[in-house]
Amino acid sequence: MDSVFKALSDKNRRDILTYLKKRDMTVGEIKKHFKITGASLSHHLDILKRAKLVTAERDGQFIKYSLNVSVFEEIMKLFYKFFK
Amino acid sequence: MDSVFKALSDKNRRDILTYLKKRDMTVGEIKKHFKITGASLSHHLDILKRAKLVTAERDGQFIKYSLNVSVFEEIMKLFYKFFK
DNA sequence: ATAAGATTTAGACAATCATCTAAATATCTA
DNA sequence: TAGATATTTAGATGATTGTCTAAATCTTAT
Repeated sequence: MDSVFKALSDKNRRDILTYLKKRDMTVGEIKKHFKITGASLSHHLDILKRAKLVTAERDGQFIKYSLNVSVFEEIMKLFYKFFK
Repeated sequence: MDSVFKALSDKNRRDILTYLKKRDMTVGEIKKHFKITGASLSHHLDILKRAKLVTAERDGQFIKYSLNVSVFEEIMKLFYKFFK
């Protein structure tokens, strides 16, 4: 749970999640929306992946990132419990 | 919104909120549950206050901290919107 | 096989952060 | 008023973090 809150504490990472909410995207597609280097983006994606907020799957030359919906629902429940 | 996520990214601060969920508490009462110094605790309370997650009110010699319920509801909505 | 493109890994750096000790401020009690 | 208790502020320190450049890895196309 700590890794989730940590992951959400950065604006760039929250924005990445917002983009992925709309559709799956490759790193390159995500990158277009940010003005950080690929290395930095990769680092953020790694943190999101470790928090299980996203999943990654290689698609040929590209790597496609997706929201991990089931974990999102789990988190939503925990948030509700935490705040209610 | 950034200050809220930042505030929630620390375990000690989340624990403080959990205690305050049960009842209002003075700094000293909160302090009993943690093994950090009063100065550190004060710093965490300041971060929670700035994120508007708690309010503080002096009660004589003591200062009583409370959950800021209305802001919590606001945040809950934003979370829902964010995750849905 | 070689080159080009996509992404990650390694290593470095400055900024932020959680924590501490010591000192300051505020309130209560004798 | 003086001393005791509660809390915050100031300043320092080591750890963590977000970012970068350079190099490595993996895949596709020529």
